[in-house]
Amino acid sequence: MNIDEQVELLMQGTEYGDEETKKNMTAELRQRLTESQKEGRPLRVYCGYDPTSTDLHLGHTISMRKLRQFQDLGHEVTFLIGSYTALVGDPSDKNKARPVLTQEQVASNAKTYAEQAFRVLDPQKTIVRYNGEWLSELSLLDLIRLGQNFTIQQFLARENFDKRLKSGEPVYLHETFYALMQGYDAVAMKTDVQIGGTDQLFNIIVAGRKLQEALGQRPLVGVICGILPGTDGVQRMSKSTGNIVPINSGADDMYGKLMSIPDAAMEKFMNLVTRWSPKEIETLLQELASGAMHPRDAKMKMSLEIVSIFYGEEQAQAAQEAFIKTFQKKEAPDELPEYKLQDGQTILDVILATNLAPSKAEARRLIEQKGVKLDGKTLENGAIPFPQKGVLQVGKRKYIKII
RNA sequence: GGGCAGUUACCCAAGUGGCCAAAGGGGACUGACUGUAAAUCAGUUGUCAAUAGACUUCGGAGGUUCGAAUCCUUCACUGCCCA
Repeated sequence: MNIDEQVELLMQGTEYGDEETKKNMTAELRQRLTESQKEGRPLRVYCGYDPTSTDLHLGHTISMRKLRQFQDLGHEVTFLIGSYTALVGDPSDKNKARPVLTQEQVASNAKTYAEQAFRVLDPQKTIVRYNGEWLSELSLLDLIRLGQNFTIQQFLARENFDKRLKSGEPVYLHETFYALMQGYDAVAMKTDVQIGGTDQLFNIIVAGRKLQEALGQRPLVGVICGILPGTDGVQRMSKSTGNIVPINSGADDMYGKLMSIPDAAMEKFMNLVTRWSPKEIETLLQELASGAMHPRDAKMKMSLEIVSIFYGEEQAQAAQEAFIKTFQKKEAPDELPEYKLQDGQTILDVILATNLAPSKAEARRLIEQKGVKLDGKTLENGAIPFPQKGVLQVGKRKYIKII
């Protein structure tokens, strides 16, 4: 791959919110790649992850995909675990205080995090580090010195602080430290390239670069990945919004969730999570626009590709077939969770016991709304004893086999 | 530290003594239509109970009252202004 192609690939799916910044970063990246090639020195690339939760979803993997691209081009990739920053809580995407994690929680979260990350990254070529390594060494004086490089105004101008300020929500002093800590990570690792989402723009482009410069290093290149929308296609994918595509919930589930995203969001998913090149995506989008390809088929292709990344070709194929059977031919899936019927249970009892509804009132409502079927027959009354064994369907996508 | 305002269900937000399980919007869920898409239409959205109804909920605790989300006291939290 020549430098131009490399730049195109690495800048795929990036978003800077500002053309000028994008141009500058692109130019700097090209510069670095050229130098790296000439000197035979791989670039030091990193992305940080705060191990605040254990369930990774597709949104988390965007930056990992990007790391992988650098990895494949022979650069040195560090998977940085924000063991220390996790204690502060990034103000970038939250409006509620995060619980303080214990050392044990951080350690165990970090472990599952890394496991899931290695479905995308090459474990052989990945360096794993913890930022507690250097952040815990900083003294108060050090922190103050770091703070001398920034003005309050710079922070106030930052969109998410500004927004909270205007709407009367609290902005805590410690939240400003987060950017300093992250910036210091870049310094401590003598970073050439840092990867992050658009919510990290400030931390990376402002904090990281500035601190490196102040401490006599060459400022890093920020590769800012676009934000992946959730299954609703609009809002950012996040656990609290409830629109995530989890990585660990199985190939069938992932395939199904991907098929349910709105068409309009497909392009983002292609750009951000598939292994496809910019050219391949371009071609596909053109076929889509010209009507040569049905949007559903494009989405199936995309879902197959994404599931393959995490579960391999074979399982992805199986997931696709299961999907066709269940949803396009409307047959019950082959493999279902099973539930053993107990004596004297009513239909309502069974729905509740199998967690298909959170309460009896909810179960009753679903029945009234004709959302409950047994072997394809709509059930009308939930209070009667469960009629016979069979496949119970609640809503569009919840099935369970009653034995 | 002083003054003022606020805290309502998943979120935003109305409600200022009984007609309040609490308007409206968003979200979510169900059904119709579809491509498990979007858009649209109809409905549901505290818990328990077959129904009648009962119980729990308007930041926490206590009080006034036949009756409190609404009034009083106190505690906690947040914002604004002043220092």
